[in-house]
Amino acid sequence: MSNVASSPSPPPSKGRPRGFDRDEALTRALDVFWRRGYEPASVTELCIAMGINPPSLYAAFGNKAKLFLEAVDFYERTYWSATWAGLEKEPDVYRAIEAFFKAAAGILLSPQAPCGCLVVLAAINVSSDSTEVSDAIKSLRQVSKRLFAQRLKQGIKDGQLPQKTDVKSLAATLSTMLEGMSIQARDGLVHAELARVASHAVRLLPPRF
Amino acid sequence: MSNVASSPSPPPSKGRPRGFDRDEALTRALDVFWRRGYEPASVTELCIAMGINPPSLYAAFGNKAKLFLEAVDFYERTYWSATWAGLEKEPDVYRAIEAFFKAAAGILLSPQAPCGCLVVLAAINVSSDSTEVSDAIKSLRQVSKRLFAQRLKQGIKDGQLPQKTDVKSLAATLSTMLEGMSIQARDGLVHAELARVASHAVRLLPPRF
DNA sequence: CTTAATCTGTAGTATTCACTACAGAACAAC
DNA sequence: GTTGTTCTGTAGTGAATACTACAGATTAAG
Repeated sequence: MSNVASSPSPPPSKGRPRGFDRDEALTRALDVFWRRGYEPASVTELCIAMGINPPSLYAAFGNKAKLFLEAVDFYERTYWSATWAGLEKEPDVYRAIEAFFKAAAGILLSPQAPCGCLVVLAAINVSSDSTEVSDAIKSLRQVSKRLFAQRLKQGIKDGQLPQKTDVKSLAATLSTMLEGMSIQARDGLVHAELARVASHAVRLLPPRF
Repeated sequence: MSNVASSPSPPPSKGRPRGFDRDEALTRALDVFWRRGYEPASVTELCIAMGINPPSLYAAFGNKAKLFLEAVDFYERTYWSATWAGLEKEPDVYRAIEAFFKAAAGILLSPQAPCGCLVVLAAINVSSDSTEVSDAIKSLRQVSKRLFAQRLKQGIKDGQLPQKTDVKSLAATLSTMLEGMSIQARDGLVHAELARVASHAVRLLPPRF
């Protein structure tokens, strides 16, 4: 589900042109999914937020699941990709992790929707006929773990972390912190509090040596 | 919602006696809620698991929400209360935290339902007419934070942690780890992996001094 | 213009949801 | 036995769900 056109796309269409901005509608949908979660966000509510009627939604996005997955893709690109890129750019692994978690606290309490991470929370507890969606989102969560692991390996290569560092479990631990922060965000922590929590994450790394 | 009779209760009833064991039915319901979450667990599915019909469920437990809250109460008493008590019993704060998280890994991957914590996950993403339930569960999550804070304060009093320890944010951080572990559990980590993650939690404490 | 193609609004579809009306069954008290 | 009370199974309630049939509207192409 990475085949996202992400139009400025002037589609050289033949029939009646679409009466709404597809991207703007997508961001409206994202807002609803973000605050409510995948299943509690009803198509009716989505349509109202998007300013369209069901047939337009289905014509443009296929169905609710595809709309959601596209919203998730949009979300990741808009909110997270720069932050993940920063993790690789900063040469010192300790500062990289520190900065990443600080930025994460900001995203999770983004004024747009201060409700934690869409990927972590929105597809938890879905009914059995939405397993496709929850599986897709689960695999996105695995990506974070891989990215952490990759950065830690680089830290070892750079001589900043001990050779014997257990990369796999440490990466899983950092993911655990990141995902836990989503629940804290949803439970109403204010930014200063969540930022202080985030500042503890770097202590999970082996002490500087 | 702590008014739980927790019967061996021989009710000195007048009319037709109940045809099923209330506590056993409750544990069956717990299983369903634990695996599926509050809203995806349909009353139909609950009834099948409990071996009863809807009128019996409603007569015995009131409604779905009350059944869930009672199941949560039962869950906490059965799976967590001893572990939280252990946190206070162990005199060394480092060992206490270490043992707590190790035990937590076991509970979150309990063979009964290796799906993370009911309190953390089951009432995430509920529709707007179940806010009562999700608010009740949210307040249960706050209890963990308070218990961690209490234990850390004791550690300061015992001279094991620095006076200047930021108890509030450190307790929030430990909660964050604990809650994140639920998502890891649901994402399929095996026990050895989750236990290794858990073993990192103690590093969040200030280094021994 | 006509024709073909696409989109839009109205008004539905069938299905599932939590929950319950009702009548009969099973008990205690009398 | 009768009466009163509580539970149980059948069979349903109205409401909400995701999704769509269809006809009219709006465009490009010929």
